[in-house]
Amino acid sequence: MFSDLTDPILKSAAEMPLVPIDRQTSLGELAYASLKEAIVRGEFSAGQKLTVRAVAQALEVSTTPARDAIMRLIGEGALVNAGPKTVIVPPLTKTALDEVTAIRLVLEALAAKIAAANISPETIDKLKTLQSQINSALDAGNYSAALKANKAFHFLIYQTAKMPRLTTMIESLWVRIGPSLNDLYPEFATSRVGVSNHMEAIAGLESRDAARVQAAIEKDIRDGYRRLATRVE
Amino acid sequence: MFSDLTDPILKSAAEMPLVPIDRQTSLGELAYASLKEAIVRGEFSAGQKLTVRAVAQALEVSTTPARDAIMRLIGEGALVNAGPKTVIVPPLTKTALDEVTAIRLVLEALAAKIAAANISPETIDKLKTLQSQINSALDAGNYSAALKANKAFHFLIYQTAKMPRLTTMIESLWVRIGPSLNDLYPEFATSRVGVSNHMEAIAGLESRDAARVQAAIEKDIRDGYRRLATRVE
DNA sequence: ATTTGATATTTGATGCAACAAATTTGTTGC
DNA sequence: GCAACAAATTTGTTGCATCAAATATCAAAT
Repeated sequence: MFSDLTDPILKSAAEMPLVPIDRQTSLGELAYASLKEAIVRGEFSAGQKLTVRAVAQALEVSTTPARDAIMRLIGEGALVNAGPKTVIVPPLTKTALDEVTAIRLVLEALAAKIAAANISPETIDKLKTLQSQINSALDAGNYSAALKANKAFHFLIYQTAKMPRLTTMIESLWVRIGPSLNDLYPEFATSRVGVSNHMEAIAGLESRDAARVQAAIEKDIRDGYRRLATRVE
Repeated sequence: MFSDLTDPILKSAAEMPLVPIDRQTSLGELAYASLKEAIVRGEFSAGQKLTVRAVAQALEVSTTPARDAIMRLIGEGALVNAGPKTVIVPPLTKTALDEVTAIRLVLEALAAKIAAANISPETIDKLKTLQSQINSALDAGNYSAALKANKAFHFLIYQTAKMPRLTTMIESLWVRIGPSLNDLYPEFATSRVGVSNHMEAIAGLESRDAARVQAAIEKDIRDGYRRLATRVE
């Protein structure tokens, strides 16, 4: 015991089984997260103007972090510049919905396909838990909880693909439709069209059938599209 | 003559034959464009640290526009945060290249497919002009000109799809591999592997054969991938 | 009453100073 | 030499004042 105290426990810090903590707790980061959340929740009506000073005042920070957050959201398409000095939350036009859906189809299909090869039993358990959460949220009429669990369900699959850049890109697409999803209640709650697609996706993952998972996700996207399309234009 | 002076020349401004000018000439915008250009040209070695003040000084602006530019480029993945106070231009690892290529394949294939349905004879002429520019640039050994014309060729096709959000996403992927492309000279110049793919794409567009265009673009991406893959790791 | 023009207000952009955190450099002790 | 500690410097963040441009308000004229 203690036979060789000069021998270091670890040869370098890189060998420590720890993941670096990300200190992304700047006010700009918080403002970004907070504003994005509000947009996805549909707190702003489409076309509503956002000013730097108004956002700064609402978040109780100075103009700089507020401006950071707005510019960042413009960069990923969650907000748009509609004039020289006016940024608005973009209304979801039919054209935009068509384009976003076409991109979602290829991107989320890719993620789903690769996820099927990387799936673990633990992740499948979590997916089943999330699906039951969706069901009970719908039963309880808690629509926003159902939306949240639905998003968690999809992104748990996508994250399984271990393609972080892909996941980020998909996220930016969801932000653009997020606001409009809130208008779908209660139609979405009663129809429960997503449930069977999710069950099919889980079944495909369990049998590691990439094509089956991909088809289930694609159908889920198309079903959602049809509902959204009736609400725009 | 002058029979009815009370009649207005134009009923509304909307009837005037003018297109609105876009005033996107803020310093932040210019700094962003300039910095992105420099990154794609490979001016910075992979892993090189970028500081707000250094960029500000180089561009002869204050910290604010420089910070705007850096944050924006971080947002689209052209720069990455590698530590609490260090942003670097990310080295292209094999993993990153694999992921970006997989995404490019589905996204650019989608754009190419839709472009085939929207193509006009004028655009095909422009594509042929660009291809001849690529050839003569390669003949002259002007590699950076060849790269620039190659990019123009691809994006002229993608823009034909009339999906602006898709084009932006593809652009952000090109920025990530751009720096490494410069290391490929002169191998790329001598092999001229891209030429046949481009001719095939043009032929497919002329006959409006979406599958053929898509296949040509996919092959072009895969060929480029093989060359890049030998240089990373 | 509607339009035109001037005035006032709002707003994004920009620069800069102050601060805190992180890094680098220097120094001391062994 | 080298490890440990401390001082100095670098650096991102934040707030704010200022400016010019855009928008809104209002009055006068037709």
